[in-house]
Amino acid sequence: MVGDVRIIHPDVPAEERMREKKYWLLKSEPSDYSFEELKSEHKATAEWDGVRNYQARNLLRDEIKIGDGVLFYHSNSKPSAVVGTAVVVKDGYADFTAWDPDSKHPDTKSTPDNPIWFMVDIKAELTFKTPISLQDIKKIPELSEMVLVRNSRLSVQPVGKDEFDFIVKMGIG
DNA sequence: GCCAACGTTGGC
DNA sequence: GCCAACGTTGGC
Repeated sequence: MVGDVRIIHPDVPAEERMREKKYWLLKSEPSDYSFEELKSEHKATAEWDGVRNYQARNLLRDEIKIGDGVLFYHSNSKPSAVVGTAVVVKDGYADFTAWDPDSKHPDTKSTPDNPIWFMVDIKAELTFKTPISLQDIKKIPELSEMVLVRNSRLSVQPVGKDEFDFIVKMGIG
């Protein structure tokens, strides 16, 4: 990664390569899947499967691209907080857990030929020395416009570059 | 455990 | 297409 230009892969068309890096916040309840679990995966990489919300699905399918930055947020936690960062390592593709009846979030309306739900792959990067709690975020004027504060339910949400940088600086400092 | 906010479903 | 009923999320 060089500055704000995402990873350049030879298979990626030129115009795509020049796309500006974007930033996202992904939520997970740590009792369900924690940042520690992500870090313990092979290559610290995992499929971000199980999202069953259309707004979040649209972001996963259409907007979130390789090289984008991710804030990893623990929801329903004590305290709920951003605990680290990750990077997107695979663009949106069909969430095949949907048509597995034994998966956590089966949806028989979704099929391999006509998938409804999508996922990306992410790889853990920085572990925060200081988790940045929702309480902290709410106190900081620069972060008052975050979707996390305004519409707290969306599990995949856009984050501004300034917001991302601000939180990372606090988290690793 | 409560409940507000939001999303989804389905009758009409 | 409206909207009531129901389900889910997630802070507190």
